[in-house]
Amino acid sequence: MSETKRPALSRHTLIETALRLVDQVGLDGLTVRRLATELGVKSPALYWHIRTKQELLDGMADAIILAAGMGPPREGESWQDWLTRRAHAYRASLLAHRDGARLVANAAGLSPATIRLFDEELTALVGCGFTPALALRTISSCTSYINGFVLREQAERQESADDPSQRLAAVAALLERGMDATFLLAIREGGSTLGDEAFDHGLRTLIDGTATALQRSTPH
Amino acid sequence: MSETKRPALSRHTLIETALRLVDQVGLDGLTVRRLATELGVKSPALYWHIRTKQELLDGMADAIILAAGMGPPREGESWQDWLTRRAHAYRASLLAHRDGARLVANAAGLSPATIRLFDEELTALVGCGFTPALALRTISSCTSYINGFVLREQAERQESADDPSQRLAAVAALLERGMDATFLLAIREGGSTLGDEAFDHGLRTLIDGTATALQRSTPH
DNA sequence: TTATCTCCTTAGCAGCGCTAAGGCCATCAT
DNA sequence: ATGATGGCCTTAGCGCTGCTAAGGAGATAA
Repeated sequence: MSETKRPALSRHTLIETALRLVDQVGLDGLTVRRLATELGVKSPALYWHIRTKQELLDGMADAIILAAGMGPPREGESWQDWLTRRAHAYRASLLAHRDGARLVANAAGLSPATIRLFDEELTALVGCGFTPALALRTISSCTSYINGFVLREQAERQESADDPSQRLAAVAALLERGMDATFLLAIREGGSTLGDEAFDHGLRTLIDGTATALQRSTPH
Repeated sequence: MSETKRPALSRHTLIETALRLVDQVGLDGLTVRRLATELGVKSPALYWHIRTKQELLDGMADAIILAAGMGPPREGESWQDWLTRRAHAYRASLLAHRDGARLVANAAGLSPATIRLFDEELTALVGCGFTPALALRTISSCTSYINGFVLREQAERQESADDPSQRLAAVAALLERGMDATFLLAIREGGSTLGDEAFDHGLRTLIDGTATALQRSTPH
């Protein structure tokens, strides 16, 4: 009697709650039972709204991608600026949730809405002088890079949360062997392999290379 | 009596057998019990040689990376040729085992041997005129790209093994909506997002961009 | 012969994704 | 008003997982 009646669950509620939960417990700690408890319900209840746990994970991945708010370039925006902005938005969206990159990388398929957005982006690139094939490969390469980058970024983050001294220990082992350890030198020089600056460097490299490819495909 | 006595297990045997097993059953099908059966032993026996399953997975990932046979460039090899050869070897090594990219992406840390190789590569790049920081970021960007690429490649492969018509269905949905579907156009034009050609395109883009960055850092 | 160390076994715990069967409750046709 | 229907949840439990505790067989060393 004292309990106010819980509003009915929905696929959308499951996904949103799961995304909130994964920030607390991580992807490995996200179980169907745990999510059910969070929703004030027993675990089999969830299977009325989703068929399998994988379907839930796919939904979470799609929500992350959609939350990036990507899409075709703005008025008067060069393709370089647009690709950069798009990449930043996508990475931010992956970083917005713990294990976000793993979630997206392991997802099976994307929703029609996401695919449609993707197609609009290709069309926009073609409008900038890209051939359709070059547009596809450009977006595809950027996606591969971003996924790979954030994947390592988040893996390292969790790793150092477990044992903060581990990374330095590996470098120290190098030093003890008497090697010159260019690696250490590079880090001293300000070149971490993680974080915004490293990401931007790789992204800029990719875009510079794309400019070269674009010139090759349309000589004049 | 008729059973010849099995030679004792070892960490190395476990890893090698696990790599053979994962090709048959996939990463999700690789369980400690299954591996134990494959080795003619009961499952707790494995825990004499490894502490956790994760340690086994890390060992498998390290074996995959080491099998690529990377290392500093050959005599008279340009850094472009070397980076290309290195990337191909790495990708081939990931593709050599089912779920190889997932295995490497989820691995916690690398062995000292792998880190040492990595440092040698950095030193070689510095010998080519790179600053230590640029060398680190170049290798790092390439690694992110390759990991991300092969990850999608192998995910898609497994997905289409489950349901061969799924990919085309998504594209067909686009067409039914009456969109121009640049995506379809791009694929017709020969631009798949998977396979050797797509990989080489992205790699070349990355290397072209690196050449630009190298010029910027050493103007003359 | 006795003690020790290595490598494996048997037994079992807590937790996982998921299913079968049934109950409660609102809606709707009679 | 009553009986039927269907949506949404519960209880019970299956077969599996990674992993641990405790002990036993066999080689080696004292």
